[in-house]
Amino acid sequence: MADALTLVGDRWALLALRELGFGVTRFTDIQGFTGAPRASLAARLRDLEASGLVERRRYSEHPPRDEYLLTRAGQDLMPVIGALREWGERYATPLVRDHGPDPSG
Amino acid sequence: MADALTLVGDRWALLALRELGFGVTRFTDIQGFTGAPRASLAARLRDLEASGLVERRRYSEHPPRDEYLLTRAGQDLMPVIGALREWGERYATPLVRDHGPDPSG
DNA sequence: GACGTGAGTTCAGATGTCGAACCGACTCGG
DNA sequence: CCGAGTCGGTTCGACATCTGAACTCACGTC
Repeated sequence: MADALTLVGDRWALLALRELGFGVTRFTDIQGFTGAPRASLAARLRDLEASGLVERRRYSEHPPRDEYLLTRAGQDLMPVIGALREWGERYATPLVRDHGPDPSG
Repeated sequence: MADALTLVGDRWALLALRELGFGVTRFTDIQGFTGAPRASLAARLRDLEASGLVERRRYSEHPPRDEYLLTRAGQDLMPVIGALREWGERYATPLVRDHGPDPSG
């Protein structure tokens, strides 16, 4: 569990993974949909790549352009992310609406 | 999803919730099992209480002593945490062993 | 050349984390 | 009574990380 959280115990990483699971692959799209600051997203994607959850693939040489794809390990995290989303819809959204905590990382 | 992560998108919060799910209720025990720094744990527990995932209950007046219990919303997060644990055992532990990223929070 | 896009990088300030020390409210035994 | 110990935190300074805004690079298009 602690190992899992070492890799994905981070808001932006999980949100990025969710977008990748939807089939989004471009940096700007992931960034736009998640709202992550660009530096944070770049760092998280690098971590996820280093961790083997995500692979980076060149889709254009001129100009050089990369896209991001889930590995097997990344794909197998999707049911967890789906479950978290469902829980969130049921509980977290109402709780945040009412009187959630300050947005904290 | 983003709302869910506002509440639980934090390593120590998730680890604390896992212990609460096991039935651990005392501050010192949660802290010991999770390895969270005391100040971080205190802050996370306060957030979780404010968010309605955890409730605090006085179990001793002299000296004043509180324990922490999961609410319904907190309990319904346990399957998600369980799924994350299973994923972690299958993928994260080997990945971290091989060449995971720097431990980042 | 000017302009626009995508994919980042940089940076100063803000915020968070952490280890170690500390503190309060006790209880217990000498 | 006093000292030692437990529990449940709090405090603080040093350090780490995050963030918004600006910037840069490598192009392609007009």
